[in-house]
Amino acid sequence: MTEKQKNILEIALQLFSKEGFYATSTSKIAKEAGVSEGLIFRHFTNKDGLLKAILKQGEDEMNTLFSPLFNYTDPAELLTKIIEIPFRVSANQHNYWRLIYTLKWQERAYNEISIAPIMALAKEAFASLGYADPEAEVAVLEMILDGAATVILLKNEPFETEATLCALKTKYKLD
Amino acid sequence: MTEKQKNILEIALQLFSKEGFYATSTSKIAKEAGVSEGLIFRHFTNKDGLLKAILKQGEDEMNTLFSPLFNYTDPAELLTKIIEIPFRVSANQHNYWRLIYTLKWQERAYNEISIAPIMALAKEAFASLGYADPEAEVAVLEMILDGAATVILLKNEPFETEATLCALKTKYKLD
Amino acid sequence: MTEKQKNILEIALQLFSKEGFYATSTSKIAKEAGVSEGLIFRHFTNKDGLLKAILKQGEDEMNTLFSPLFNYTDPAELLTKIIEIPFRVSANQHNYWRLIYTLKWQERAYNEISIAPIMALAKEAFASLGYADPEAEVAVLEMILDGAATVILLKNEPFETEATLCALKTKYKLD
Amino acid sequence: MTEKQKNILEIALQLFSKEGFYATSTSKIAKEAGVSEGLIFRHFTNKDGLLKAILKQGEDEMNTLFSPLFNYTDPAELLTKIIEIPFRVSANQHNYWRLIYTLKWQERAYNEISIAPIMALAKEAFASLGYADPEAEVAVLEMILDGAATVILLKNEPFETEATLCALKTKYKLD
DNA sequence: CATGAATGAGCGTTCATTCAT
DNA sequence: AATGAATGAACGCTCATTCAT
Repeated sequence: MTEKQKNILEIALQLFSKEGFYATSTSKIAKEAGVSEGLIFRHFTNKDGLLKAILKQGEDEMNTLFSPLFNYTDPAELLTKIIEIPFRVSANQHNYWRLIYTLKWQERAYNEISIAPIMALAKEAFASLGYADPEAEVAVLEMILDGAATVILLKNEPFETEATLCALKTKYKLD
Repeated sequence: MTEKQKNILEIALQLFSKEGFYATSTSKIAKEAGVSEGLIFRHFTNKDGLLKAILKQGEDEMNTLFSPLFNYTDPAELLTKIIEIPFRVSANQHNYWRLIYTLKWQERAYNEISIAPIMALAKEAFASLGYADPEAEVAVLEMILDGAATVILLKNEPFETEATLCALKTKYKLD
Repeated sequence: MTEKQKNILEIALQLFSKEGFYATSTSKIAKEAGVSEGLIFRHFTNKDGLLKAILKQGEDEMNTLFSPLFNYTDPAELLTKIIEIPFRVSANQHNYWRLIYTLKWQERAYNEISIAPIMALAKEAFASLGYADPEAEVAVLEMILDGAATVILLKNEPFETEATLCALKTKYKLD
Repeated sequence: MTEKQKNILEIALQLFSKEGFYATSTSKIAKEAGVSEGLIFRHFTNKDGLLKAILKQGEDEMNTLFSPLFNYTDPAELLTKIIEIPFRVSANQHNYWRLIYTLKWQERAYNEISIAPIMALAKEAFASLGYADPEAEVAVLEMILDGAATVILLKNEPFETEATLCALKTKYKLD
């Protein structure tokens, strides 16, 4: 991957996540990335190919980020780590997450990074902690993760991460 | 507002929320609404004006929907009602909500319906219920509302509304 | 059909026949026809639609031109008229014919104006005039028609129509 | 001329004649010829230069093919040979001929292989055979050659070469 | 109020061509 | 001699917008 290719990918992620896939023209990407428009198509075939390349890259990063979750044996610790996910996403992955959610809301078909295996883990954890309806708990947990992502990624003002996280953990008796 | 104007608004909301603002052409709106393309511009100036009119209409509906919340005196009852909001949104308002969230993620400038007054109520309620950090509780509540909206509006499979809501209320000792 | 539509059709026929379908850009057609490029697509859907409209128009003209051939009873007279076809095509139909041949050589799929029924007539005429192999005669006749069209439509210098036609008729003892 | 140069020329002729000059991209030629795109431009300057090289090559082949015609002394024999030209063109020269005719119809400027000297021979032959208007006979002959080329190069169905040729020769009393 | 012909800027994409290596 | 990354102009086409009627 040449320097210019990386540049295109980075700028495109930035723009797609900020202004949306449709609202971002390939000409704008090219201009901001300092390359000719043709180069985008030479490297990524078409605009959709560019999107796919971006998603692939982000997915890979996510997978390495999530893989440690499969090693926890203590259910409380596991749940803590899961709840912390959106709060601990590093700033330079925010663009990728924003893009994912933008696409989700635009109902564009894309391979959603599967959070399902992690939710399966969570369900077991809820069960072993004696929750009455682990299925419903998983639904609530997914909501909280989506909601946290929404608030964290869209909030303009700085955000009281730790206090919020603390209030959240209390609800699961994890503090 | 003439019949045709109402028709345009309804069809446009439908299309914007289903296919996205950018992906919906004014010509398609005109065709499906059974009016000439020019009429859209006579009534709403431009495509953005059409969007604004839709948002205004939806905001008004939301305000009438939310106004009863200001009458509750029992804090637990109030919180219950707030939490129930996204779960009780009627199906014919889903399009409006979907549109709002899509625009939100695209960081399009628009007058967001202000949920702030309701959150102010919630803060008082948390305080009077003896929560340690009402500010943080409000942040968590907003997350839950956003998360619930996300899951409810985007879920493809049918959704266990009551079980989820029940699990949620338990966390606030509201059942 | 508005004035502008006719104009587009006429200019496009001119350019397609002179420079070829591929080599003629829609922007050039628009410029020379004095209309906006968008108008071409509004009226004819796409570049292929424009071509089809042109071919349809020409085909209709050809059909009215050819229909009298079906009324001749004298075989010699019929053959004379058939041979004369390319020599008598009026100058303002030359563009259409040139286009047809250009497309033929580019192997673009299009509904070729069917000369088959006329060749069927010719075959009978050859038979009734006692030709040994009417099938082969029809093949030769088609060649001559194609060849005449080629020479007439592509020759730059003025062309001795009558003398050539006379020499041709002699070969069929039609003078 | 290196192996790669020859390869480029051969592939380009194939593609130009099959899909047309405009519809054939230099990148496709490069890919199918197994060379880099840059090499085409190093050797032939530009796409037109490539076309010119192809035409030059074909012209040379044609000249060596036609040169024996200048040795016939018997006018009837000469005419026979001329008429037979398009019928006897070997299949591996069809691509070149098809290309020539396609370009002709697109009125692209190129050095047409001059058939004039051969027609001059034919004129003398017609004169010495006592034809009334040798000039007109030459015109008819050119038509027949063009027509034969058209039919032979464009016909999809198999073609009754010998029967057609026989019917043709009869018209000139050459059988 | 309403139409629909017309516009023109911008889109995603292709492709002949250049040039550093 | 040969490569392949890179360019930029042009292409077919879409669409928000204007305007005469």
